[in-house]
Amino acid sequence: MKQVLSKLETYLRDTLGSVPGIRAWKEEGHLPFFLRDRYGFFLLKLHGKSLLLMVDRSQNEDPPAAIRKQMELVKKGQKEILVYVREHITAYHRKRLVENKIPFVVPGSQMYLPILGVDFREHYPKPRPQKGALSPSAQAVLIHALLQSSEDLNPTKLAKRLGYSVMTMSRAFDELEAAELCQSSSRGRGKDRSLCFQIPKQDLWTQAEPLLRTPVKSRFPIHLNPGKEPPGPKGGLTALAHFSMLSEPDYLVVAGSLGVWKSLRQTEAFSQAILGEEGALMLEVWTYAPELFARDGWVDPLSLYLSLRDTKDERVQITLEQLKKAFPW
DNA sequence: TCCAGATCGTCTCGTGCCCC
DNA sequence: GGGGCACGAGACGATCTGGA
Repeated sequence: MKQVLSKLETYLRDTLGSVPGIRAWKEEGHLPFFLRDRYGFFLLKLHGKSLLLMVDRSQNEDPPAAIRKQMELVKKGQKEILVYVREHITAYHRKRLVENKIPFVVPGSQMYLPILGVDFREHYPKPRPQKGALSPSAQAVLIHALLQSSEDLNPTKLAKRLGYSVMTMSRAFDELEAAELCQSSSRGRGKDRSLCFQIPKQDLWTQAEPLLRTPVKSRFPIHLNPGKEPPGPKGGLTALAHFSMLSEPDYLVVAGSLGVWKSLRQTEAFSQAILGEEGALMLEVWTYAPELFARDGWVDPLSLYLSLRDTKDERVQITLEQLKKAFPW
């Protein structure tokens, strides 16, 4: 909190000239506990007006509609102008705060105080992603490194190889670095960035596994029209049976990317089915293209494991443990 | 050595899709 | 309808490259 206030003072001094001291607001006792817990309250005189600063302590950014409601609760009976203060605000939330005419300050970069006629919208740095579940593109980069190549990779090469834009690869690198799964090096800012996985693949997998998600976005039982080939490699229980001694399911499971699913819908190349009907297959729509890592018409074992990891069936869980032991490292 | 164009990564915003 | 997520487009800045 001290750090934010000091940054705020410096920012106001640099942008508006003189700034008297910021002092604690002593009347917060009547506020609900959740507001006192979440915010620090401070008074500030600026251009002859009294401002009441609500300094957001939370790691999580509330939607602007929620902030407006919280400000309404604080505002009851106060004559000061309420100003929302937060160290980082995403572009999306900033836009909506302005649309909602909510005065706010992001110390060091942003200020919107319409009542004082102040509207500084400057460049502001995007906070580095927090350590959390990886996005599909970051997961695809990691799986590429685990299965195909972990040599130094740069965003442009990987974008071509995996079918993403360079910018998406740049973001994926940020995520993998934030998750401490790799290091990226660059000569100077942003130039010639390359990603390097320095730990053995088995350790990398162990470290990454909690951050990985199922690639399956949704599943649809379908009948393909006559003459149509399955639109992707075999996955799900069909692939698990192929990689193990598990008996095959009654239906074929096929994995395809979102693009494949869209093109199937556009060309009306299928009809809805009920599992168990003759010729019905289960189409899994994946968040990344399964064919990127597929071999001989089967999805890769890592993605397969992730796609079935949450299955309750005990036989499947036992087989997945066996599959894990056969991973290629 | 200088400089202009090329290359590459980042920043910010917009869009489409989905969920609640 | 509001909000979140994933990703692309365009603009921009830093650095590289090669010719004068």
